[in-house]
Amino acid sequence: MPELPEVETVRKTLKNLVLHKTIENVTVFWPKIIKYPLEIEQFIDALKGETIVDVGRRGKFLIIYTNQYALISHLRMEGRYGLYPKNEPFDKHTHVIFYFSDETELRYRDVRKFGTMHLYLKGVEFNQPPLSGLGPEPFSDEFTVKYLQTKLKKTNRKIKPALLDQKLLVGLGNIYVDEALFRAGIHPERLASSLKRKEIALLHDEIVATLSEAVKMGGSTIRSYVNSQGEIGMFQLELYVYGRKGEECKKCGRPLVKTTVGGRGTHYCPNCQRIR
DNA sequence: AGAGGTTCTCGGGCGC
DNA sequence: TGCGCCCGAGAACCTC
Repeated sequence: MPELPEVETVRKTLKNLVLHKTIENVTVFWPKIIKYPLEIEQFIDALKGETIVDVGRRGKFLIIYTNQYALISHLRMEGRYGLYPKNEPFDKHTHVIFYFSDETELRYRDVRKFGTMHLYLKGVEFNQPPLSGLGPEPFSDEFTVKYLQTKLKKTNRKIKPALLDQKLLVGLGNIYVDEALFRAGIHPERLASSLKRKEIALLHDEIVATLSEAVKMGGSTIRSYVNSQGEIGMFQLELYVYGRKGEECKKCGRPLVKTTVGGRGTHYCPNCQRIR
């Protein structure tokens, strides 16, 4: 579900909801979500009495900071957070509840149960999985044309799976990778190492522009995404190719196609994005 | 019925 | 042969 623009929107809305709240207790209904510490009791005990001091993001990971800890949360396909009054019933897809000292609680819901949480003492979180080894943020100075060129040159993968690799660059998922490739006029099955300097420069700029525009629109809602305040995104209205199979290309008018690349559904315009 | 916005693990292939 | 890296396939789970 969420790629960088959606996670960034969740970060902002979640921060508004939970900043300065103190966790009194935690219930975990589906223990497999908690990846670290290995013992669920340690996870729960550590958070008792902690106050939320910030909500950050690294790639597609949310980071909920308390006095002492960093809670790393990945929403995967369908994870979502919401603040509820204590007396409101919760459904079978609610897997973790953080009870606050006021009359509210933060609930983590995840229909597919793919999401993950890691809890570390603050300061070491970036040196541990799952944050260790991640590539640069697309909006950082580190993500330059030169960097992208160097990385793409030395891989044998197709460009789409290469860009989806969070070790190369964080934030792109199936929607935005298709969008960025279309906007740069690059076929998703091109070998990454075959891209010319000029194409890489354009691709770099379109990755940044696409993600940036999507953040401004609160992300894309395709079927289930909502932010922590239950609001949908608006960037789906701006999409060029994702989910538009058979519809007219907004640039050339020819029908868009959908194939599978690297095991992922892939949308593109056969006219605007040529193999070579 | 199979695909869906994600990423981890596993095993094969290849090079040193 | 052994090791390590790279890459693709499959798995984790539920809904429509």
